[in-house]
Amino acid sequence: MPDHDSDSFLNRQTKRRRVDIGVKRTVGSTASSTVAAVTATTDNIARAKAAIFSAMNSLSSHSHHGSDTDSMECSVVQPHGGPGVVSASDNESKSNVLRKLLKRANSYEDAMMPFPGTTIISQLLKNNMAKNGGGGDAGFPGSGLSNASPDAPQEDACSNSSQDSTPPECMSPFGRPHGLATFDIERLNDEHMRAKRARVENIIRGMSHSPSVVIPAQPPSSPRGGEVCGGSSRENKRKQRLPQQQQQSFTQLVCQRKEQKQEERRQLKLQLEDMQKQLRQLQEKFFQIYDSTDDSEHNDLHNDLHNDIGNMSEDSPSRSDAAADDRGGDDLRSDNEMSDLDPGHFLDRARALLQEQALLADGEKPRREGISRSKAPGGLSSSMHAEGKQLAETLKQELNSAMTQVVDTVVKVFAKPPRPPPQQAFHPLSIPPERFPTVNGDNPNFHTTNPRLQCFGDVIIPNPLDSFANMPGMPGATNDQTEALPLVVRKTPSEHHQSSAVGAQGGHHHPALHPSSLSASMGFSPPSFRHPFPLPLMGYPFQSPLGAPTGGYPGKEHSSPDSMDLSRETTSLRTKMTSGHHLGHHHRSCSPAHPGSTAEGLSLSLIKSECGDLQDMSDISPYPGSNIQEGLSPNHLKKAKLMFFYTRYPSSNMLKMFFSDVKFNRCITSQLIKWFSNFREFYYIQMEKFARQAINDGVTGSEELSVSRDCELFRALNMHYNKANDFEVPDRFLEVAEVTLREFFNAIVAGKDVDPSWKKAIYKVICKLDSEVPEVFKSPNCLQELLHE
DNA sequence: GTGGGGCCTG
DNA sequence: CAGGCCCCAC
Repeated sequence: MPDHDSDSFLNRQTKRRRVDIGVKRTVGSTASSTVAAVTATTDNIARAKAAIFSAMNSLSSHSHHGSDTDSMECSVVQPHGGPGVVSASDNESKSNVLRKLLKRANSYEDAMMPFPGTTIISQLLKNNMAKNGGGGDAGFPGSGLSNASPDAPQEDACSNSSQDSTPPECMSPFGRPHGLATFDIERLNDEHMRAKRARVENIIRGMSHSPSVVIPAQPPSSPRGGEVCGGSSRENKRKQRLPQQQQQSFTQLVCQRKEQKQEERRQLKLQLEDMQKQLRQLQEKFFQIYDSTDDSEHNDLHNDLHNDIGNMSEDSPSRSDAAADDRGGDDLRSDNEMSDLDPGHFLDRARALLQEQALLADGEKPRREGISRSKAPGGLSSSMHAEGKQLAETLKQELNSAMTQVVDTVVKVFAKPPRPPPQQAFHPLSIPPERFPTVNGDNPNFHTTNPRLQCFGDVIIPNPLDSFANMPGMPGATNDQTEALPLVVRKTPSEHHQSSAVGAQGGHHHPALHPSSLSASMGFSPPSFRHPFPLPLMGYPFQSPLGAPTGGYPGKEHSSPDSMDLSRETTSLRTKMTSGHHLGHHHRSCSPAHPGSTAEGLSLSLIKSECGDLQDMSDISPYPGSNIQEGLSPNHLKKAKLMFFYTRYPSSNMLKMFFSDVKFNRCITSQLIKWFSNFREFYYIQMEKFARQAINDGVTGSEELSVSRDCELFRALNMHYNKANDFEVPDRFLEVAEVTLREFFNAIVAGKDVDPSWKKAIYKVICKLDSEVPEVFKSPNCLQELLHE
């Protein structure tokens, strides 16, 4: 290793404090040079693309900046307060819902006073709407939702004003007696739209008489003007952009219909998700309430509920077994019946159900309490348990049907638009980490389910940040990719096939050079992108927590104690190699004719694996049936950390040997190397820190320094590389750590740290202290073997 | 030109 | 921990 401390080098270092050590350049040079020859070309292309796209993206950002910021303005969908607002906490509100539901069975009029002429579902919806607007999710409508539609502000303003003054206007789809009962949301939407259209046309007519009107009938300066917070300035910005206010008004009006539709959709989705949440809440409540009943009963109920939940996303939901078997062709089984259901019917039906089922339950398995009395004519005097259970059945059916229809309707609505509807973005961060268990393929669906798409289904939480697909040319898309990009899971099988084919025929041609192969190279099929919502909706995992940040759902997919950590790490693991590479996709998809394609490209490239197009194209059949996987898992990270106890500077060849269960490509190699680089960084930082601390503590000679398993330095290191402390750190590592600490100590004492590259000498010493990594680390199952010892 | 190392930043 | 950047050796 030549000491490259030339003057020029030092000069540069004064800028960046370069401390290149230049070690370890010999070990893997032969093998890696061949790899280098293969990958050199693509890498250059990628870099060029990245540069070009950066420029274009910035242009795009500028050109769209106005509209984007506009979309952020005036974003408050719901006003505070209002008659239907459930301002209590989530739990409280949900228990309130349950209470109301149960209460209504006894006294319909009483409980339904605030919401006359509505069904349970409508009340739920109304609560949800109020709650959503109430501010618990403050902020999300602002960016995430509004971004969905650049023109949303006016609609939002409309929502504000409408709900302030005439709540039924915006709520009408769910507030009208029959509307909600039938759940024919689509029809109601039309109705609703007609009403709004009439209003708009009136406005237009009025406008023609008063050209100076700025934003007719859209009082963004509604009582909630202040609430729009910051929106006013942005709004002004947009006004300045437009030459004529009248023109602007007209344009806005033209856009208004779109916005209205989008607003409807948003609200539908909001309601849907909250209904789902509350449905789960109901489940929980029922389980708790009837926990005291005998086990079989409990299990039956439990299963029924779960079955119903599971069936909810199906077109023809299966009713609960009890209802189906007991009453055969009971009218409750008819979906049409649901349309005619009104609160009164519901109550009657619930009572009838109570009677019937109480009798049946009595006949089947008489219980010790209350059952005898339930025999009494009328059966309404049955015990709370029996009554509640049967009410539960009824509720289940109600909810089931309602959910089915709502889902169908929403799916229909969202399948309609020819272009991507303003999707809500879904917060990837809200996904419980265990949702994407590991990258190992432990989850059989993991390789066939695009986690990004799964995000859509799992989390129905609008994300103001992760709105990559929301808005055309959304400038923030590039940096808003915050989490959980799949490095490992690069494509579904079909996608993989396509991509591979492209790679095979394209040779060195980057997929970006083939417009026709865009979607293939993106690993994404346009149709599914056009309908991002229906797909995940149908696959909505009702059984799993609805992105409830509060947790509380016991179901965990992992039993390993540190599975949470590992899973969490997994998500971050997948973020590798996005920036430089997906920029290429962005550039590729940045068609001038389709400004929105930039956003699409973003999302597409995010969905696709970042390294897929850069990896060896000859790799068409990825180790079928073998244990070799395409990505690094949290276990690999853990293993790498343990390996760090032996080697601080592993060569790429060594990494390939010790990670033989990973299919290596440039990305994997880079990532592994980066891991060790990060390990070293932490290691050296700790060393410097403790060396300085020792100096401050009055230590005069490095001989006084030692690293034992008790010392704080070791604990810090062990916590970092061996968090679970389930691995016995080799003594050799203690020695190396001690040497390192002394080196730092001596260097600092000697005042060498004034030299920007003062650490380089230390690195050169430490890099020679690597020891052999035990053979056991070559085993793919080394973690088990190591940790079981 | 590429791989790999370190530094800085988020 | 990853991305970006710079640097150097090969």
